Amino acid sequence: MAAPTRRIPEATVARLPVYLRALVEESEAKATTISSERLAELAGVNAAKVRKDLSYLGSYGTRGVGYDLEYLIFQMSRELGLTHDWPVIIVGVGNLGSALANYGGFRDRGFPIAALVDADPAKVGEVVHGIEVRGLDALPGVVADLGRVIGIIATPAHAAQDVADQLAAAGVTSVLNFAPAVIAMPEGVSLRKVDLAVELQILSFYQQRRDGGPDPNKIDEASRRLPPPGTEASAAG
Amino acid sequence: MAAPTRRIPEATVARLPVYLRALVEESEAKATTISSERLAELAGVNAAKVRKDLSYLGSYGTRGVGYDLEYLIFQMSRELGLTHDWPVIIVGVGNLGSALANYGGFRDRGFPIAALVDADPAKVGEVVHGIEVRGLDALPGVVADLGRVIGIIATPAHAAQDVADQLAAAGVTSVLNFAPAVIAMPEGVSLRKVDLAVELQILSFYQQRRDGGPDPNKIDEASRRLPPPGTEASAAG
DNA sequence: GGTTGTGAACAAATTCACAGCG
DNA sequence: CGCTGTGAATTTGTTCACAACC
Repeated sequence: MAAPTRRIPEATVARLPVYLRALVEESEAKATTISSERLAELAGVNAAKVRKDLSYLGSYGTRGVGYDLEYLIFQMSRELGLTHDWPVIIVGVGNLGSALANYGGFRDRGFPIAALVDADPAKVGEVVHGIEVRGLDALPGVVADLGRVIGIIATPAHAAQDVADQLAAAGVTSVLNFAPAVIAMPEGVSLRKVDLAVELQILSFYQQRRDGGPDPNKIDEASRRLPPPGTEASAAG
Repeated sequence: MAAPTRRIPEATVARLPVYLRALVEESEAKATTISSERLAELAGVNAAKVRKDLSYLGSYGTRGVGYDLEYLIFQMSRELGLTHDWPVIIVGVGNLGSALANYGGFRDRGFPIAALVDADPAKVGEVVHGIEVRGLDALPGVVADLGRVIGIIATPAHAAQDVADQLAAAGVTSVLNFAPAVIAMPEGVSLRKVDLAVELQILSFYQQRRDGGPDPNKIDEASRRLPPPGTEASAAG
């Protein structure tokens, strides 16, 4: 019946958008074909990985020549579901939310901001990026109007799970979470997260390693102040 | 001589900040110990992974009891290099850059915005988030003043590599790139990237899969319009 | 009894290396 | 001859399952 849906590894899926961007750039630079080696260079990976990744999409290359740029761009866009725009709803119009609303990078890549929602009555009615902020209760109606959308959570951490639940209830099945909180979603909803502070903390780890690692002197000093596990711990009570 | 520096897997390092956040929350909720099971729940992973990850830091738990919260928080902070603040320099004070500057989440987690830099002379002198924007040429001096810093690239894609080079030249060895571009850095510089549009494109892929995958009809239709590889391709000349 | 810490089994992802084809 | 496509080898990451220990 249906074609035997190829199973594309997650790691590969995460790289496809990067390849696509590189392909489009190369195409704008008037090239018509591209080798795995060149694409690897543009995408910051190695050529074997490029070939393996592209092979999951199908055999779209030509041995001895490379990949036809236009053709590969089209196939990849189709595979990624980028042949049409995806409206985006941003929930939480604080610092980060309004910044994201104003950030042009979304619309440019086919993700127009279609609605802004905030729980704070004081924010409802405000106009950000030319869009009037609506209350949380408007979610179901907005989603019904727009159809397939992507929800962005840009609230404070404590509100994130509640917003996530409401997005799910309204029928949103793709969510990007910027709140610094782990949230749960029902089966069938894709969830990705971007945690800005976490990225900095990861950098901190490696920076510190280069600086000589955690200072061992501090271990001893600290062990004297903090109860190592197994020692009597609770004091208040 | 030096302690046999444990090698902590990358995947584990990326989860440590999430654990740490959960631990701090639990600690604020007045708990004194935590089990791997509970931590797993808060961090959105499974308990075996938590135990394996924590074991790379050392044997800080107590069998039959769990982990002492304060002690684990301290050890983890130390390992991550979070026992002191890391000043952050944001390069590129456009939409995204100024949003990041205003986003409180950085300072709160120990990453105060210490300087703003922009190549555009029109922006230099502007005050954003209480900080005066300086020219790109101020980088070396600023870095020298601040010592170990984290550089954030929030420029348009076309400027990203040049900015990266200037950060490296100024001695910055930890960089977070928000520009939608792949950039190269010399050995010894940690680079992480956050590409907002890429995240949306990944969500688009999975959404489309749920909607039934790429429409096979479109393949045929398209194949007639676009030259499959191997066919005569160049037309203009 | 309860929970950690960890070898061993398993799974995913990456890289190698070369046959196959244009 | 050049470059893709892909099995096989390797490395990295995850999960299992249980001995060790409090």
